Amino acid sequence: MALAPSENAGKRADARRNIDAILAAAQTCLVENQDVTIAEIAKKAGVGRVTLYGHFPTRADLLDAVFRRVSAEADAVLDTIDTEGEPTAALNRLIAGSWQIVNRFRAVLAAAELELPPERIRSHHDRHLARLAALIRRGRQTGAFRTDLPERWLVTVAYTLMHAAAGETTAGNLTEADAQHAVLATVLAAYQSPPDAASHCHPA
Amino acid sequence: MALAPSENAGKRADARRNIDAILAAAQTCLVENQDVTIAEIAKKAGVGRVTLYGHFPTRADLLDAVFRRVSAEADAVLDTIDTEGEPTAALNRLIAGSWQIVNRFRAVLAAAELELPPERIRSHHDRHLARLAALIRRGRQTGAFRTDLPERWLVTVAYTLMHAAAGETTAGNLTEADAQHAVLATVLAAYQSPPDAASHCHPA
DNA sequence: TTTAACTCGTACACGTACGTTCAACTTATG
DNA sequence: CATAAGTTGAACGTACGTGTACGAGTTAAA
Repeated sequence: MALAPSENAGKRADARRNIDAILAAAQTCLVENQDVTIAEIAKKAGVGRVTLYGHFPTRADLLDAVFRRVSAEADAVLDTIDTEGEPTAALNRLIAGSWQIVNRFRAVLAAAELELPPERIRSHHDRHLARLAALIRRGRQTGAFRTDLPERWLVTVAYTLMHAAAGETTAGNLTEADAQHAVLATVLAAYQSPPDAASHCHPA
Repeated sequence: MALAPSENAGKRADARRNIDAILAAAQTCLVENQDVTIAEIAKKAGVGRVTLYGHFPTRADLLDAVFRRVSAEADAVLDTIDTEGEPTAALNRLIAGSWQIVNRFRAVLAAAELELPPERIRSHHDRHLARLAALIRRGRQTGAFRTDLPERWLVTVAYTLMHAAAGETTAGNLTEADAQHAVLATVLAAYQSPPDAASHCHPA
């Protein structure tokens, strides 16, 4: 009940347009600065401050709406990814896709994490990460991934490295392509079963 | 010139005591909440707000002092670590020591990164990370570490994973011991040269 | 003990962001 | 076109954090 499209049901056309503009503006503003002013967002949206308050009574309401928007967009992308087949290959696909999302929206998520109730974040967050967790479980059963570390930690590793890579690209230290490659290579390596320190591959 | 101990030179004894209390209070407060009020810090330090302003004219001044304090403490610990010998073992020691520091001070660093001029952070930060960078370079030459990713990225990986582990412990998801082990195991794995995908270890 | 350094609370000035109210104007929609 | 929905800027009140000023009280130190 209360689906996303039904929210702007009775609204007039220009109102819907403004709401979209506001959400888009908020999203880009948050990327640049986590604590943008409502005034700045309204300005960027080409809309009066009062108008914005008309649609989003409070700052939290606006952030929540932005968050839902991003989360939905993320879901749409992730739903297209095939997580079946050989675990390592599937991991490659999933990480590559996830990184695209993180790279675009990490600032928004960071802002949301500061000003939204934690459980609000958790639910969405966990829903996305569940895909990865499931893949990890499967990969561990087939022996493709290491089993000597907590599943949750492995999820954190992937999540964290994606954020770090996104940070490096926005800082200009890595191109997007290089960053994606770095994440993939690193996560893959981190997920491998460690050599027993006894069973080395004749290190000649 | 202008060494740390010489800063409180001419001060009276009680003044020095208060300054210490303020810095300590600020440090613990910042750990709990990145944007603590000056008033709260003063209260925690058992000192009047005005007194605090007497020693640290502005918020930035206080943060800077806290930052210098933490940085010095970090240096003291890191200086005791032996980064010579076999690279993998040295990496183990360096990461273990660094993680202790990050685990204790990450909130302070996060706060500093928000309110202090970037170059102020960079210099200290880079000075600490330089130890790791040097070790990475050496390990790559001896063939212990992978060479297919930028050196800077490898530094970021270690740094990021330490922060993540610290977060997991404060969130109660990992014990300190487990977290340290997880970081070590993950970074080690991430630094290994990747198998050529052709030269597998008879995967029987 | 004398004095200068230090501390304290109160009160104030200042800036900034939030959220509200209002009255006038514009626009979609029937 | 008529009207209800939407928009707008300006002004207002509130809350909060920073930093300053002041006068009285304490305390370290010579």
